[in-house]
Amino acid sequence: MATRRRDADATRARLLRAAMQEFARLGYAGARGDSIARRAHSSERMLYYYYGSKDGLFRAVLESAYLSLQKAERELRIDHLPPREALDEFCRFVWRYYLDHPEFIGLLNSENLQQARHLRKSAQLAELVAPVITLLSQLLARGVAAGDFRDGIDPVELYITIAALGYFYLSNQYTLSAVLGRELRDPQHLQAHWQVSAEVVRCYVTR
Amino acid sequence: MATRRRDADATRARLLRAAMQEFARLGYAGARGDSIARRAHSSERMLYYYYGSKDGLFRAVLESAYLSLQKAERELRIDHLPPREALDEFCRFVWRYYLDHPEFIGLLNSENLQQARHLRKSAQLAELVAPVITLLSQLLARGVAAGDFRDGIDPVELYITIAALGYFYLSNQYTLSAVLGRELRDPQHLQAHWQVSAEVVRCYVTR
Amino acid sequence: MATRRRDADATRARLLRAAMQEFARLGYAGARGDSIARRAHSSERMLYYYYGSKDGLFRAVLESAYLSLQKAERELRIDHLPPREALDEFCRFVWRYYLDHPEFIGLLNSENLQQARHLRKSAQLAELVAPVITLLSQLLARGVAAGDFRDGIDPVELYITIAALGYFYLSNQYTLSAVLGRELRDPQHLQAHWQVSAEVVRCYVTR
Amino acid sequence: MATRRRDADATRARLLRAAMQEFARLGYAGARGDSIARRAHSSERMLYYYYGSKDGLFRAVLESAYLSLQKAERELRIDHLPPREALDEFCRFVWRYYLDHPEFIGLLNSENLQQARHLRKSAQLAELVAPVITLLSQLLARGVAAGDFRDGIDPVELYITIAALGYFYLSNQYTLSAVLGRELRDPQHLQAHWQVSAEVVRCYVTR
DNA sequence: AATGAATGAGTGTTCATTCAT
DNA sequence: AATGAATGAACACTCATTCAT
Repeated sequence: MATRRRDADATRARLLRAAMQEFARLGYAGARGDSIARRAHSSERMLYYYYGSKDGLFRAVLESAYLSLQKAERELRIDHLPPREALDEFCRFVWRYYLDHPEFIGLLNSENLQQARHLRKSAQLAELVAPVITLLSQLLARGVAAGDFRDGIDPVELYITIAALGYFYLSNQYTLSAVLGRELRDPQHLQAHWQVSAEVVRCYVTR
Repeated sequence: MATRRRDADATRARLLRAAMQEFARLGYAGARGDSIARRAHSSERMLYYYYGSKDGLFRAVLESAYLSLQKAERELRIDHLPPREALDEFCRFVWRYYLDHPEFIGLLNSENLQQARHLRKSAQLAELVAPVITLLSQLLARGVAAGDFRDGIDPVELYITIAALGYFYLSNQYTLSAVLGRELRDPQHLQAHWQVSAEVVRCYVTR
Repeated sequence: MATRRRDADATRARLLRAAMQEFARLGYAGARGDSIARRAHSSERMLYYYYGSKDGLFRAVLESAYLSLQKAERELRIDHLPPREALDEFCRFVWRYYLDHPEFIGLLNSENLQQARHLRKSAQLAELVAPVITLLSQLLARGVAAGDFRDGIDPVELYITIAALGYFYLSNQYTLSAVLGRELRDPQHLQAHWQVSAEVVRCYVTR
Repeated sequence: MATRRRDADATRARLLRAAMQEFARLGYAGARGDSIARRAHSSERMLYYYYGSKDGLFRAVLESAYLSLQKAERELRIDHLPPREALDEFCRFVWRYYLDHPEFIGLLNSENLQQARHLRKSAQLAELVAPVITLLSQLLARGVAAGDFRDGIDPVELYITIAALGYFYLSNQYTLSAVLGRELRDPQHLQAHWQVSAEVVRCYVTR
């Protein structure tokens, strides 16, 4: 029983991981069931056995991706740092997360192409980012109190700004590289961009 | 004869426009030939007659989209304005362009999902954004000379920053709205974002 | 132990009943194992556990249906009635049986579409209707002896005639209603048909 | 063009004929697209090219079957015969039609299993049998006027009676043969049944 | 006695594309 | 210049059934 159980879970997990890679690389419409199954060393049949449909599989992948992000956000500790350093740390965290999770970006690209139709259906994913907004709120308040940050900054807009600077660079690196004639994925440019981003946010927030 | 020629051109144009809408909304993989043909009041056969393949059609659409952007960029006049105002005007231009051309964002999303495979094949699209980088370069130089802007800012990174703030907000509005619990497409939030973006850039560039 | 046994029997019975409904409504080919299992509040696995295969299940259903009919036929008492009344009563019995057992008609329709392949395999169903033919034989003899019925009527053909008039009306009511523009299932038409049928048989048999 | 056109029509026709055989033998649910295509020496793809869906194909088959029946009914000439002979001729016609068109019976069996869902959707098949009812109406009137037939017979019920006697015998011959222990398809029994049927109708109608 | 996990072979349908005029 | 006919390969998904405990 235990073995069976573990095998089942393992199969489920392999399918989910394979699906995440495939969806991230090819988008929802471009991904193929049999390719996912093969990649997971399972069968297309099992995919439907566990996830019911392509939509169901995509939703499961999306939920898993968001849950991972949320977990990482929860583990982020910045409240013990001085405001300026905390802000830097937060920016670094967001940037690194995108950098280390390229599938996340591919997934979101595809989901936004479809106007978030899966996300909106997922009960599990209601109020997910709230924690990170709260975190930024508190950070801003601390910074203002310390005289470091200027007043009146909207934490949601601040979050969008930070996310935009990292996400866009990575998500659009292919067309940008072609069109700007600069290989954005080269380490020195990655490094440079991260520094510029941090500086941009710093300039905006600090007085 | 001339009429026949005109009809042919009209059909080509209708197909291209229909394809742009379809590709932008559904991505390359999600778009369907017969749906494009129907939307263009033409036939799938004509599509292949004029554009050879789905890839060829997508490339044509992409080229057309970039050409439109380039045209708009060329028509942008900011060299007569004082540096600070010119920068604001540039930011406004980028933001408005994305806002007024949602298909452009859909197209780029899909193309980046595919790692720019069409763009890289298109001879026509080499050195496309160069003009806008030159423009920013000159603007930065003018601003530094006038004592308004700080020195050492990379025009490419500045362009990416400005583009990121507008593009990400619009491209990811669907997942962000779901996850932040804020309807990003509402006029007041669009307005607020544009102002924050301009302020972010201003803070970064001016000394 | 006894309880367990009873549960098992109950599950078997629920599966059989669900299968009968499903097969009758959708035919053999159209019926789905999982739908039957769900309808029986059991699992597809149990279905195979108890009945071995879809064919086995259909055969069981068919046997059950014929056994029910046979039982009803055995309980039919007409030998104490005068011949004419007995004939009427027999017609009434056949008509009512079809009317009260629509699944029986659906089942037979499907089985005949398949040229009775299940029925021919079922050992249990050999010489099943014999009793009813015997019954008619005796009735005819009595009627002839009494001077009520004409001589030389084949009991098998008489049975087919009586069955045809009821079965066809009900089994083909859907296409007939569409094509004749008369709702055959309406009570007044059902009633009228039963009277016509009885009259048709009476005219044929009596001298 | 003409050749192409003729080929297209030929392909359509081959598919339709193959489908009719397959649907009649296996029912709607049991019929397989690829089997139909193979039987028509065409491809499954062409089937969808011409008929859109399995439902569309079935509907086309059904329409074709009813149209054939209607054509045959229109060609039936009985108004020049004396009433009794005309009635006999009509019975003979119905019986022969069923006998010569076993696919018609298979098709109707399947369609009735599905409660005529295709028939009800078909605009083309509204008021189809009307002519035959009119024919019977006139015949009954003639017979009554001639003093041959009794009064008050409903032509619709008469039609159902005649149809039932032929249809049921052929449609249910498989289960009946198994259960009655008589091979109904044997020529002598077919012949006998036809005579009994005609006699049954005659007895009912004539005074 | 009972059942969750697994599966090979289809199932209806659609895909992008080419043939032949 | 333009188009109806045709197609092979794939598509998401389901079928009846068996394995292994």
